[in-house]
Amino acid sequence: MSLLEGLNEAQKAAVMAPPGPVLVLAGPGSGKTRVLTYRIAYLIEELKIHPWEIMAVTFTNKAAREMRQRLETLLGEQPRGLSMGTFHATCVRILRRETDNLLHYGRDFVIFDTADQLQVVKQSLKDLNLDDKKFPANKMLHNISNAKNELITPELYAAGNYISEVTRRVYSHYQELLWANNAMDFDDLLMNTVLLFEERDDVLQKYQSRYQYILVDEFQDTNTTQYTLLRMLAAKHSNLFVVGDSDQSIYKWRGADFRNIQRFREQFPDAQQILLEQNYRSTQIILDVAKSVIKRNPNRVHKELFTMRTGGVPVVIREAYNEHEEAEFVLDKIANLMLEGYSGGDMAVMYRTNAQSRVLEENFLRVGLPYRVVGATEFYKRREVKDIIAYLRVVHNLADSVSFNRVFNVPPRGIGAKTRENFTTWSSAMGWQPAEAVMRLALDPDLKHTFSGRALNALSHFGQLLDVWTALVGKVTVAELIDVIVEQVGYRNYLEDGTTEGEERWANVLEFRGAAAENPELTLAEFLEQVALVSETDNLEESANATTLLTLHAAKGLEFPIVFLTGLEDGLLPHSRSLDDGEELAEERRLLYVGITRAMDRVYISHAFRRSFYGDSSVSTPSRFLSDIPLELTEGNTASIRRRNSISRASTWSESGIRSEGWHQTRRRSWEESQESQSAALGQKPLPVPRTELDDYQEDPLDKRKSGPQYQTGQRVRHARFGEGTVIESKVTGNDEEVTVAFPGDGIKRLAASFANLELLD
DNA sequence: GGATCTCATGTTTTT
DNA sequence: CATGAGATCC
Repeated sequence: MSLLEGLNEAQKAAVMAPPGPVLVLAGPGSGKTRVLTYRIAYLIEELKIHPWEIMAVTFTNKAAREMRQRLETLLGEQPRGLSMGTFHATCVRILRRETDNLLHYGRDFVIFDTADQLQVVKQSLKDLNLDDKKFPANKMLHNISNAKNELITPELYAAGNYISEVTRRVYSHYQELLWANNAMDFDDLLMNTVLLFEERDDVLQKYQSRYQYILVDEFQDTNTTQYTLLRMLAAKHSNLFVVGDSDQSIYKWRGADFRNIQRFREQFPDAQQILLEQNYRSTQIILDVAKSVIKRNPNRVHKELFTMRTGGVPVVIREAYNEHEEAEFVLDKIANLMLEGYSGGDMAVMYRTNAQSRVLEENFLRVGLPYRVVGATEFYKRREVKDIIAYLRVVHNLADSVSFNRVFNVPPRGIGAKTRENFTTWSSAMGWQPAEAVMRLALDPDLKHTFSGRALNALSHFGQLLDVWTALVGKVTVAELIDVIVEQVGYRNYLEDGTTEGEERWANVLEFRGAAAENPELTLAEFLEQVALVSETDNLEESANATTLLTLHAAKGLEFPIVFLTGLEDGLLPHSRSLDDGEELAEERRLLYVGITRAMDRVYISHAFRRSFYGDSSVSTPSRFLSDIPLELTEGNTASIRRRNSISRASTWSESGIRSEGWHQTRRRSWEESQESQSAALGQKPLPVPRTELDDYQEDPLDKRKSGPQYQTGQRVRHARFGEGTVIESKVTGNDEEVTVAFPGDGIKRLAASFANLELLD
């Protein structure tokens, strides 16, 4: 059959697996998306399954869209009625269809994002008279979210101690507030679907019968709720086809549990298991490096990854003095790679935390190379965009008090804290939602209330506006509605304060309006749903010239010819918050594994000797993961050239203390090792990819002083801490120089030149 | 009621 | 350092 051409044996086995549960363990770059799409095509074409009897679930809209596109290419047309989308989108579709069967929700419930959720938690704390210092809202929210991911309702929430008892109460009230707002949070979309299925067997059966075949991508990232959902839906036909790789599970902190793979095996003991071990992406060296890192994780299911791309360029490991020099190194390499024929779009720079992108961006700007940052501050989360969304939400759903409160006095319309408080008391006494109350105030002159003067004016004006807007729904497009709102509240004037920031904010509003104008056929409800469930990351268009900057998390599922992995330091990768927890450490390791395996041709790893955190800079230790990479697979100076430069501008003994000695040792070791690795790599292996400029990084002028003491007796020097002093003695010791300096204020100090950061005063 | 300041906070974030 | 929320001042 032509459909199967070009697939390897394992892929074919997966695509053509007979009905029943199937578990595909797919290594990085092994063509799992391909298998999923071919499988769907196979079901439709060969087994004559109707598209609407198939449900495919992904984790991102992007993955869903990609799969759709590939499917269309395969089948020649878009299969009609196929359910393909993220877990959340799939659940929303079900919930919308079943609103009549939902206990606490009416039609047109809205979806609250994290910021909205936080407001609700705060409200909940306030209503319960709880101190938000003792019970921080974000921690509470985190606990609530975790519970929902575990399918734990407030009633089931274990209240073993005081704090969990409080959490249970906050959770319970939080949930009531959501009901009152006719809103669900992201987790609710999943959990409420499961709850609905649990409560209503007839509803469950309907979907069970309909979805005869269920396929799941990134199965290792499912949480308990998602897993339960899948099991319920698949209970009738048992045609559950899941694809995953526990080595790429990097969302444990979000409730994802790769042990669902094990659970799947136990609960479907007759499941067919297929391993996809051939990697079509990376060179052998890159794959070997990745394997050397991941194999240290305990309790893995071993996969024997292999590739036809034998050999390859050794992975370059480079130490920079600080994050600025690290960025220079990256930019330098990028420029060189471009001379070699790679384009900017072939490259990606990855990091553990978003904050690291800034220094990189600065250097891209300085050098003048194009780049794009994935994620960062999401468009839909920007204040000005959220404001407009809040207006739309209130218009759409008068019960949405969170959005109402957001825009109640934005832009300022003379409603202060006092009025706000009076109003809230009054409206709830009347039993009205705030939006409803403010409209009544505007429309009913006989209404009994206690407002007067300015406050009354402000309130009823807002009420009038809301009345006008709600009347427009359905009559004008969303973009036009936005125009009216923005115009009538004077939003532009409010934003434009003469600063560039104000300009940018206004530009964002226009961009948001543009997004609405793009799909004029969408109703307000549909538009809001799209905005809630689609992130801008999904719309990242490919750019041939711009280099991609992204977190390791955001990199999953992508591939690039060239990958830079930056900030390979203990405390960053692995992140400091994960150092004391074995499971979390294992996840950090997987994160690195994901990063390495994104690369097709070359990997550059960098770490800095000093790095600034929240303003002040401190000494870093190279990532512990680096020592797991076999030397013969690596290359780069890391030592001789950089060492002196790094050390000579570092801190004093007293400042870095014990740390510095440890660092010396690691450095010396890696220097010797890298010498070995260079000769090994150069001498023995013929490399298919031409190697150039592997070590072309510019030496710092300081590095030229390779022998003899830099400091002479009698020289005047300045030290950051001790001030000016006179050199008494200086001698070369090993790789370093020991300088004895007399400081008038602080006495005689013996300093390592490499750490002392001495400034010559001649 | 609104502007200004201070202070706490700060991993990752497919939805 | 950079941001945002809450407190304080005008």
